[in-house]
Amino acid sequence: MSKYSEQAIAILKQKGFRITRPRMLVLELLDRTERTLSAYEIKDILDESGEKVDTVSVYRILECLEENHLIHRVLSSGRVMKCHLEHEQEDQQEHLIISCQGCGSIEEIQFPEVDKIIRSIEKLSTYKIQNHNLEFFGLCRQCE
Amino acid sequence: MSKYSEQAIAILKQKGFRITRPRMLVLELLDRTERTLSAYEIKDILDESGEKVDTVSVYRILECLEENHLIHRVLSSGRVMKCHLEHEQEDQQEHLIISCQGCGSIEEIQFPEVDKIIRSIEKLSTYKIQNHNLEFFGLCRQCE
DNA sequence: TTCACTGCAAACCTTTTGCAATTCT
DNA sequence: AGAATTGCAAAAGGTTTGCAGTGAA
Repeated sequence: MSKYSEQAIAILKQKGFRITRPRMLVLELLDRTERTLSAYEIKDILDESGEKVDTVSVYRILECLEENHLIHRVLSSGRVMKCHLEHEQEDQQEHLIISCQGCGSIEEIQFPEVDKIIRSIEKLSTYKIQNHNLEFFGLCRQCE
Repeated sequence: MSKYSEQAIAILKQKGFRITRPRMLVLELLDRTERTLSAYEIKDILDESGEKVDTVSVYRILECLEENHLIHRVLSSGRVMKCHLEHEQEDQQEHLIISCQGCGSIEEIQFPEVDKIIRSIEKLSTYKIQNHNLEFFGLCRQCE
């Protein structure tokens, strides 16, 4: 099983995206980081490592990665983390992410019941549900 | 059954908060608005109605209302809407909110299964879940 | 009268836009 | 070469902080 960044690069390349230096730098950073990062954090970490990437580019790169399901984004904080591509690509198994409030790490779990839950909520509602954002926060083993 | 703003004022007063003009203005605006509002929108609407309230005060008032469970906040957008106090206060029945992507209105529904769902997620996870943010987006009857 | 609350000024952080320069392919 | 992508400048948007002044109780 190859590394996240390699898989992501392969996927982007196959979809016709260009493999640029900033994109590789961001992907490699995401690869070696086991917690969520904000756009600014990504910029700062890359800057400190001597590889300047503009903030705007970070935003645009994250947008691209998100559209291609290569990162998770916690909507309420805007922070992102790499997806586990094994789960993601063998497609579209519903899964949830749980963020650790201590260290910011994320755990992905398969949770196929989401569809069923949405449907039972819809029965109680007069609204037609089109979209959802389910966020869970807690503590990982280390931080507990 | 009395109006939202009156109930909210009674609750705040009883808890020792002062009933100031800006707080009343915000509560009355929330009362007559059936959709989510951002802090800025609240400020602008009040300004246009000739009742200037500073943006900072709006933020602080919303913070106070949120802490006292008088408003819902959609975390991913920061927008708020009055709570249905009948549900809220006969306390703490789990409920969910569904936002209309057309008009911004919100529907609150009672959904006691949330606890059960959290527990079943926790079983699949190595994390201890402490908190959650469940957001649903769709279309209301009018916008459908 | 007193303390909670507001308004103002200022700063900060996040995100977006337009355009020229760069660089993948 | 040509198109996609980046960097830069600038602005827009959202939120927070400190402090002096005001007003509810």
